[in-house]
Amino acid sequence: MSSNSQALSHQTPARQATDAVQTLRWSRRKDARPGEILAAALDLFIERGYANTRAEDVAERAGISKGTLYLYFEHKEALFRAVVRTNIVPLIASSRASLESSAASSAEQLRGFFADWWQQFGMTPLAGILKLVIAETANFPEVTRFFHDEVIEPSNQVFASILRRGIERGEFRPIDVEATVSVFTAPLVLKSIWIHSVQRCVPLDPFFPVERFLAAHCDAALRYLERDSAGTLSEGVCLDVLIKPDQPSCSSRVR
Amino acid sequence: MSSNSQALSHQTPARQATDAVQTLRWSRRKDARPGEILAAALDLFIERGYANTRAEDVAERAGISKGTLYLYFEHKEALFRAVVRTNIVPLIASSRASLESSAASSAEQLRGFFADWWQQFGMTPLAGILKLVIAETANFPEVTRFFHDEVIEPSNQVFASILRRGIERGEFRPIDVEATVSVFTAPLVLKSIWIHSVQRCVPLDPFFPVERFLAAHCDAALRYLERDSAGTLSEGVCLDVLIKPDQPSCSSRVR
DNA sequence: ATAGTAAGTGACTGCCCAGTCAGCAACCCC
DNA sequence: GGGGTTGCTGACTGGGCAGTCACTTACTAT
Repeated sequence: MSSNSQALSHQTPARQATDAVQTLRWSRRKDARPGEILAAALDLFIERGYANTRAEDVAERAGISKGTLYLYFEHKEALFRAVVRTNIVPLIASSRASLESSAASSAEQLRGFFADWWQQFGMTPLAGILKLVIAETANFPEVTRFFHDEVIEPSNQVFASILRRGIERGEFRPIDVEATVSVFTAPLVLKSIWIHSVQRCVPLDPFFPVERFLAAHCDAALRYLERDSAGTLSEGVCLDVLIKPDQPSCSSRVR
Repeated sequence: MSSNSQALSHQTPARQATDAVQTLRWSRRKDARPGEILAAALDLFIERGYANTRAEDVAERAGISKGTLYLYFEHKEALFRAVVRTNIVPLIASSRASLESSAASSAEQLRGFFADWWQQFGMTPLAGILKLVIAETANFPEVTRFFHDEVIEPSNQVFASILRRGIERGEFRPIDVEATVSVFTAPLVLKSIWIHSVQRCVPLDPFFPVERFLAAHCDAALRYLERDSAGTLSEGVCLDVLIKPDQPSCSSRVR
């Protein structure tokens, strides 16, 4: 209130009053803020990437000022981590649920797995996080590690367990489980990444909708696993070496 | 040797002359510079990403000063574009060469295609460019478009033509060519990206070498294409709709 | 009412880095 | 050997942005 404090003052006393925007600006909503900030940050990070998103942009989209953002998150980096974590955690829970307990045929289980994966992940904005994590690997290796451990690996394990069950029950032929998981998750994973990168610049051929892709993918996986094919073209691999139901040699690994 | 000659004064009259470093610094090599700069930039962009690579870092690695860099490249952006272009162009040429002219069986051609792809691209630093382009899509959409048109699309065309030949000759069963290309390039493409992202943070299981992956991938593709499998698990797809030698119904669609 | 506290603000600071430019060093040619 | 040309240098500038903080406003407890 000292005399010269008015020098900078932008607040003519007559009009400081109850402007709707102003009211909304100053509203105190401690509980709601973090969620709103995270949502805003998710959108912007996916849209523009981490480096090109300014803290102020996030704040603006969340309807707050930059200062407030830093009330809730220590760094921009902390914000990034929180975005990844909070969006990923519920996914992990839901994925564990759909596992187990199914009495369906292994082929049906696999179809279900692919369908779920696409519906609950590939199609959704979460796929944007995947792309984001990959793009920012160099900046945030721990985030990548976290993502790998908490999302990728668990998902692969579900897939692998379906394969193992199928093999045990004689519904699938014995194959290299790890390699198969790697090969047949790739199309879905890459498609998810693609949507948030290349397809932004080169719109997908309208005559090649995702459905055709998904159908071919599912079909390819099941054909690869079916027991009674003649195998005229492919030679198969040295299964006694590659298949490892109980991982005999691996258990001795340290670290 | 001499005690104080090491002081900051770099210009003791006696020794100003033929200091090796100094000579190298000022050496005038107009022709060699661009290549050296591009090589340095390639390394750093792949290692740290575009945003985190400072012009000065590139200059330093190329053995020049920042000013010199800007003598050869207008912007940092121009440098990025040049890195992508110059590294990609020879690839295009070589890929066209290996096409055509082969009298091998279609299965052999496909095996060759996969092997070549991996050896000439996936395994090499070029895969780093792929990852880079994807990571920087938001910043450089034109580069992504360029990469798509000049690298991805042509490569897919080669794959597709092998498939079509195989189908025509009765070596492969009739399938949705586009979808198959998409599904079976994905594992290789994703693996390439993976090497430059996730695997930096989470080293690959030493008991799961790439070879196992490549074998399973190749095997899966050929099994998917073989003619005489019984098809007990997979139902196939409505081929009359999906395969499109001449796109009967699609041509009428608008948009 | 009113004092105290907690949420919110945005101008400001300091750092980083892309891009510049005046000058310097090598090379060339007479 | 000296003058002209060209390649090269690095200190400097300007802009952008992460993060801060003195201040403002809302709410609450008495």
